[in-house]
Amino acid sequence: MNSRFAVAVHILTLLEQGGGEPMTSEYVAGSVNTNPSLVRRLLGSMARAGLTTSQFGAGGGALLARPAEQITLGDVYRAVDAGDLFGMHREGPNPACPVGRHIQGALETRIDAAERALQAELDRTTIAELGRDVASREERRDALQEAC
Amino acid sequence: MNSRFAVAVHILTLLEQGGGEPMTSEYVAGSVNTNPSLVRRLLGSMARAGLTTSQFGAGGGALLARPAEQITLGDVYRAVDAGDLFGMHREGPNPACPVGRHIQGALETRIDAAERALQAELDRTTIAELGRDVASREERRDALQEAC
DNA sequence: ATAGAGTGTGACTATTGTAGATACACATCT
DNA sequence: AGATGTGTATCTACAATAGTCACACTCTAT
Repeated sequence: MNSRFAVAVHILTLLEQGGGEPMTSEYVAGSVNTNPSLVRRLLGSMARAGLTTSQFGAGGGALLARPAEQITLGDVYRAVDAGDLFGMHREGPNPACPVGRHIQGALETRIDAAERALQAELDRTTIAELGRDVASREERRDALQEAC
Repeated sequence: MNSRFAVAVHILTLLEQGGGEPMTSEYVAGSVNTNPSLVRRLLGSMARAGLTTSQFGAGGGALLARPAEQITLGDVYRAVDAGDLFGMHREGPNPACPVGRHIQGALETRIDAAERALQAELDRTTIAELGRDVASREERRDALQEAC
């Protein structure tokens, strides 16, 4: 169970909600509840994938590299998690057995298809939508608190 | 990267290819190239999910609990791996931040949808198909070897 | 120009998840 | 009764992940 995807999405949503201002890794780490170094590492992966950019120096920080409408959860998955879905035999199967010889090749096709299906579903949601979702949950919460 | 899914599918394919004879965990472990204890653990999960049964005692071993045509890769996934797709924040996000408060709820919906898409794709392949695939790869290999 | 702020990255540690190994009570067949 | 094999618990080894610290480097602001 790795949390890179969840944290990466959290970071992007935060950047989106923050307007266009550069956001420091320390500030982001405060919201995610982790340490700035991990945030910077994830931002590094996402920058390489073209999702974010960073400004060096004083007043610097991270920014979305393109509009939140054009960043999907699939993009995030591909940036930080791709290919880790299923592991194969740690030691490799026994090549003396017909099943052992071919099972991995046969499985790979199906796993690839499954991974594509997963990504296609993730591509249906953008960071912008997620931001709206988070914001509307906050509104509902506010309304509820006022009412009580 | 855990290999439970790959190993579990390997086991079932082996059972399918083996005809209807009970197969010992030691024999299976030989093909998978692991130890009998791990095989028995996975068989335990699959038995609880209704995919396999085991016969105790001498001459005993594991069997498919229903025809290989009626066991999908999705069934296997649900039996041994379900829910492990994405981890959430290890320490939980900061509840003092609006994004931190709601990101997990918002994400959960999408992750569930992605997991359903993954399972739906996996459900498109049965152990019987995979067995045929493995067998035909073996035939091609034999033909190639004869030709050379 | 230079001090301060902040990134990117490497190295190390702690924690957790996974697999390998062993042991043993129990069920079943012969 | 004895042999065979399952199911499960426990322990160890190993691998992956996250947390922590450190530091060179870049940029901004003054």
